[in-house]
Amino acid sequence: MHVQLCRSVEAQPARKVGGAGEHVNNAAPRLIAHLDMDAFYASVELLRYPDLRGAAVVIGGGQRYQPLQRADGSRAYARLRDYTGRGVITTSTYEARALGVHSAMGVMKAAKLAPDAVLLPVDFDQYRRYSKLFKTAVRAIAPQVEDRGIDEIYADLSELPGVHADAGRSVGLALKQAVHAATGLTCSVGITPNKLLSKLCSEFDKPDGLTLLSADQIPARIWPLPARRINGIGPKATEKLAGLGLHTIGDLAGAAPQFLIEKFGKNYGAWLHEAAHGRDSREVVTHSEPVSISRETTFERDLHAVHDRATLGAIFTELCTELAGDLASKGYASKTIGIKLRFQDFKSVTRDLTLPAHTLDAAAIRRAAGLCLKRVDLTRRLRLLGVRAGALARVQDLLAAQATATPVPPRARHEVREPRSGYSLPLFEP
DNA sequence: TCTGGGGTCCTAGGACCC
DNA sequence: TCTGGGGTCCTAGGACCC
Repeated sequence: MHVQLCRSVEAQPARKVGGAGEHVNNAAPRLIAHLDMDAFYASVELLRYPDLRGAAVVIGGGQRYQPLQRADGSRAYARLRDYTGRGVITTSTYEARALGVHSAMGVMKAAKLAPDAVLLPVDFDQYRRYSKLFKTAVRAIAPQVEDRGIDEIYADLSELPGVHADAGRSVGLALKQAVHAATGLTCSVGITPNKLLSKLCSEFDKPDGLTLLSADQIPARIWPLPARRINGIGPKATEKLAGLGLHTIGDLAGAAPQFLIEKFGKNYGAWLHEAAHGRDSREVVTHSEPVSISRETTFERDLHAVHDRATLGAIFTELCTELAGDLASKGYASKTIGIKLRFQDFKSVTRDLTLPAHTLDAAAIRRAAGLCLKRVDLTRRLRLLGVRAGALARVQDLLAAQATATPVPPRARHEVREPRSGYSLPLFEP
């Protein structure tokens, strides 16, 4: 097995205080909040379908199965047993979870456990709206916010006035109140000296929880937990740890660092040791640029490159068109186009190709992706096709560089290696 | 009737440059 | 001609997360 996940294990950095790059080693520990919305998608749906409150409800399975509005004002909902297809569950209410139905489970499998549970289609536009609402509410109180997806964030509370007086409790309560006022939804919050511990603690008292924890409580409250609960220890690492007799975070904390490094590699092994002791010096990152943008789709039935050539080709082109649209709407151009294929047996392969210049043109993306596809053996049936744009640059920056004739040094090697059929590059010729 | 879609980060080997 | 180390880029795969 191969587990190599790097985590920063550097010494605690000096904390930035004030502006002008002034660094001060503060005696007071940081106070970091992790805020996690409770059953987010399901809770958003309950706001518009309040008659479902208290019922086992799952969200997932694509766009079919919209609720039917009857003339008398009542609604008819699809049940899990009505579903056919390859969808998975994205969220379920706590009532559905009690029946064993969880995120990432196939809807068909969930239907066996809870055939009468209500099935609602996903509505990402709506979830994004509520996501903005709760994040705006949090930023009004604690401006140093790191986005961690649609339903959770970290916030650095360290510099907020008075926050250290009660270890963050009053700020935590204020955050929860503000989120509820803005959205009508509850969230769970963990407040501790770092992101790792806060992420663990936000789970402690779900839903609608608030958990504070200081470093001296780690042995009593963190060490009894399964190692799997640490963000960054997934199924593979959990299995390998279990094989070594390490099950809880405490087991991991008791293992010699040298032993973990031997078994898991230098980076991941050292990180496991640090994490088990509740040490984490990662900063709250308030701004980041995307690394890649992609589109992928799983077919309703597995397709064959020859037999279903026309269907596959149309889907391929559509994915490229959608990807080009995403790049344009977000203002990025890509220099590395890649594809992803998943076969009948669920094994995946990727291929990618670096272009001589950035592009966001659908036809250029389609051509590059087509060249990637030629490098794959297509005898097995496919269940998924995806297209990815990496090596992103902001269109604005590229245009500015072009206008000022900033030398964008093209490395000679690329030119030597560029014999193949010409990509037309509508934009950003170097 | 297994297993979505959109991401990040890490590793590792080979090419190529200095 | 041989030896070689460091650094970066490109590509492929995989673990993990929301």
